[in-house]
Amino acid sequence: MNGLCPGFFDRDAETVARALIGVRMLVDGVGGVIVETEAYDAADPASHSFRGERTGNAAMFGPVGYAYVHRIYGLHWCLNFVCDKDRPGSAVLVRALEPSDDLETMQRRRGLADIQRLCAGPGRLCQALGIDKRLDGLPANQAPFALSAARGVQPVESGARIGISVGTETPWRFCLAGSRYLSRSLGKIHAAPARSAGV
DNA sequence: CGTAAGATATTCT
DNA sequence: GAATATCTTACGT
Repeated sequence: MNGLCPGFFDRDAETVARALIGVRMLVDGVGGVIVETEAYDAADPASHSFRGERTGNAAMFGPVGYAYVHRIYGLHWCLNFVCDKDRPGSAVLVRALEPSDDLETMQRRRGLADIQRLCAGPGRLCQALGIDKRLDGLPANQAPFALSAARGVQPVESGARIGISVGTETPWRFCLAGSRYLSRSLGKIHAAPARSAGV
C-alpha cells in the first residue's frame, strides 16, 4: 500500500524534495524514514537531464512517480524519483534515511553495525536497501517499493547540494532538522572540491 | 576535522 | 580511446 497522495509527484522538484522528508520508504520491507533529499530539474546544469534525453536517463523523462536508478563513479547506485508532471526531466535524489525496518538485513549488506551511517549517503542507502538497476524505471507505488506518508509537518532545513561541480549556489538540498542520520551536516559543505582526478 | 586516493559504468570524441 | 561522474573509505593532523 502506498500512503502518499495520488498527485504527490506531480509537483515541482523543490516541493517534492521537501515533501519527501519524513516519508517512510521500504524496498522489500527494508528501509526507514527519509531525512535528506536533493532536487534536480532540466534547467539545472548539475542534473542528468540538463543535456536532454539520452540513453540511460530515459526514466527521468518518463511519467512522474517512477524511480530513476543510475550508477555513479562506476561503483555506487543512486536512487531518484521522477516528479513535476509539467516539466519533464525533474527528479529528486534520495540521499539519506533513518533506518527503521529490518536493520539486520541492512547491516549485513553494508557489513557495518553503525546505524547512524547505514544509510547516510546515496550509495550507502542503495547498498543497504539492495537498490540497483533492476529498480530503474519501476513505479514508486508498487512492490518492491512501499512509501508511506510522513506524520504531520516535518521541520525541514535547506542548503547547498553535495558532490556536484556546477549549480552549487542553488540551495536544493533538504534535510530533516536535527536528524543524526544525515550524510553531512548542513552548513559544513566546503564549496566545490571538484575535479582532481588524474594527478 | 580535513585532505587524498580509489575504481568503473556510461557517454562523448 | 578518453573524459566524466548526484561517492565512499582511509589516513593524517
